[in-house]
Amino acid sequence: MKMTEGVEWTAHACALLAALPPGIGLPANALAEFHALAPAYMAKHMQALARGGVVESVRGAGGGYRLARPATDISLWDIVEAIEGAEPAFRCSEIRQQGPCVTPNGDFRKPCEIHSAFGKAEMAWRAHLKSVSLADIATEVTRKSSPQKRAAVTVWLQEKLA
Amino acid sequence: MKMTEGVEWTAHACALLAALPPGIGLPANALAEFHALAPAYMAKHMQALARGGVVESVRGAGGGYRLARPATDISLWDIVEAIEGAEPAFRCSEIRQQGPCVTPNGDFRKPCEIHSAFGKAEMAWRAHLKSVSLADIATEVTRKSSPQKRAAVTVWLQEKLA
DNA sequence: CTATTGCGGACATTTAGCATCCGGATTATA
DNA sequence: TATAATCCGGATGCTAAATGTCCGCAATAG
Repeated sequence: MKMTEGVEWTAHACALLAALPPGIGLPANALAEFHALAPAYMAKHMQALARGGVVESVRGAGGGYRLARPATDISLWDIVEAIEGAEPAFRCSEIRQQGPCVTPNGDFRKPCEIHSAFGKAEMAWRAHLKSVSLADIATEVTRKSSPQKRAAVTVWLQEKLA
Repeated sequence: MKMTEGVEWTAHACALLAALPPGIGLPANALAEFHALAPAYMAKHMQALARGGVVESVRGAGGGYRLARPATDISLWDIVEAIEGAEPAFRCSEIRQQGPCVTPNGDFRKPCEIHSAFGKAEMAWRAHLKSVSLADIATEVTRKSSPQKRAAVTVWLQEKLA
């Protein structure tokens, strides 16, 4: 049960985009640089976010990525879904239908209890992720950071957006 | 975000053990045979369950595995923890502490917002798994299975427990 | 003593994640 | 129109983890 690093990378990248004025974006290179991450790999992940409809891409010089919707309408689940897909972590392979005691006619119309318990647990997990928006994250991060930090970010952004 | 097959295998095995009279167990071979699973690999997983305190092992002829506690006191989470460990799926690598805008003095005493959001989601997931006991599973499985199925299981068990 | 069974380690195979690079397409700007 | 910046998708290689087997050792019932 491990989540890929891509989720962490893109979540932080999106939090940064959410702190920008609406409609403004940054190229993948800058997003990687901000957290000192491998640029080529970050670019791959951003492409996945774009395919998933979380961000919009703008090609060509001066282009980059920006949020596809207001930050209040993008949840952490949207990011997980774009990077890792919507497949449940628990994959039921219906082993109850195998073995020496299976009865020929269907006992399997009813769902597998174990499958459904894990399914419900995962729905609870997703529900919590859906309840947290990028706006929530960005607001808290800004609120908790020191004035020095905020100043450093502002300077860096001005250089990148110039 | 994938769970290992071992969790599915052992969850079904434990559900079978939970349906047995208290104190009665089965060898790993039988547990594998019941769901037509690879015996050697199932044995590995059962050893992990034993290390995790979910089942007790009895060595030697006539031995095998039995639940370490009443089925009402064993949750699906106990099984996940024994097989996959208690590490969170989301691993925060604190990338917020990297990059051109980090301020020298600690902005990091406060927890990472993204980390804590994923942490809470995962707690919700675990809480649901903790709320489902093997007794719950076993009861439902038995209740929903046909008389033919129940009869087949009884016959098979009598052979294995002889 | 022997057959059965669990235990742990070594090992091989397969799959998934991590990471890079390249050629092609798009677009702003000089 | 030429150039540089940028995204896109595919190909590729490396590493780590999951999957699966096997063996020798220890314990135990008969």
